[in-house]
Amino acid sequence: MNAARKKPEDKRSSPRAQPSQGNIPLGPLEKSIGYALRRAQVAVFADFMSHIGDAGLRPAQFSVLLVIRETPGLKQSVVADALGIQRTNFVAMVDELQKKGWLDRVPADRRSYALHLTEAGEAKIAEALAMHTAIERRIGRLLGPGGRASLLEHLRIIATTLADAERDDGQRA
Amino acid sequence: MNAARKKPEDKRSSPRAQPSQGNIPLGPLEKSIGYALRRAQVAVFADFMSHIGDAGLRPAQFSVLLVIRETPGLKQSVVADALGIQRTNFVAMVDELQKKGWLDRVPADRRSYALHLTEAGEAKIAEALAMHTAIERRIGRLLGPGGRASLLEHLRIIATTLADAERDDGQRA
DNA sequence: TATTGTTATACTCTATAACTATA
DNA sequence: TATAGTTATAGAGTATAACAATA
Repeated sequence: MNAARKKPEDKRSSPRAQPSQGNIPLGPLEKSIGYALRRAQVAVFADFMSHIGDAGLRPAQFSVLLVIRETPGLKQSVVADALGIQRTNFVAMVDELQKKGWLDRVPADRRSYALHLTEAGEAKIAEALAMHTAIERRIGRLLGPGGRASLLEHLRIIATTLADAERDDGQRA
Repeated sequence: MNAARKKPEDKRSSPRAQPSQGNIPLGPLEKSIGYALRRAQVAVFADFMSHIGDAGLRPAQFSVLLVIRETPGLKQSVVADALGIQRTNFVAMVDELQKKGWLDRVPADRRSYALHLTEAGEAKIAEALAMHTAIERRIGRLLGPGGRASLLEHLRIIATTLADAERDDGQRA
């Protein structure tokens, strides 16, 4: 996912890219929700990176700062759990955000930390959120007024229903 | 993405998981198309892995076999490009599928290969496709008749429009 | 005893640079 | 000169196991 990196190669000297390769049929993939979800998600994240990534802020980090901004003082494990990140992988993320000066670990008791944004973190997330809002509005224009709400609802249904099913499978096993 | 792996820990001895942690508000993330896309995509891939992953077939590999089944004899780089995979990363994928006996490299000229499914590959993809179809139908039931088609169209618009914008950015740079 | 944070580790996915052989 | 496949490498993301300190 690094659409922000330079693209030094931009030859495309010939008008058509490939010989005899108009559009390769993807078969059942073309009607697959899973595949369409992946392609759309990749595109949106690349778009995010090209607009916000220059600030050194990746999507996952953006989500962390937003949650802490919404509720300052949350414990590491609570933030990680809310975002579906394992606490073991969350350690390095907080380390990095702290090293960048956007976030502080404030001791809550002697084994846990309360997470708070620094002033720099508040400024950074405000700036990133403004660009994120612009991106979302652009998507809204693409899909039409009801389209965006409809899409959000469909995605919510899929995420919650399938995630619950996974959890049930785990319990049954 | 490894939902198929065992889940040995299933304690949940206490009725509620966390103290004072009902539902953490995610703020603007709750209305974010990008975040909703990610959560839905993760859920669908986990669902895929829990049903098809036991066969040792991951989503990306599934997509490769499907494309080759649809059009046997395609070159490596054409398949990779059609799926948005860089040809440099595609080499190991083909190696692995070939090692599993699902796919063959047939020399086309002296620098390129035509990809074909083996008999075992045909059987494997037929089996996986049946399960994939069942998964897709389940999503169809979740979203209602028009919902699934609407979702597919929205995802297609997002993927194509944003991907094109990225390409234009690259050209302008 | 259960929770919290942590380290170590490994595997997948993705990205770039550079190379060989061939068209 | 451009294309096809390849290798090497690096950075993210995500998964599990095991541990110390604390509640």
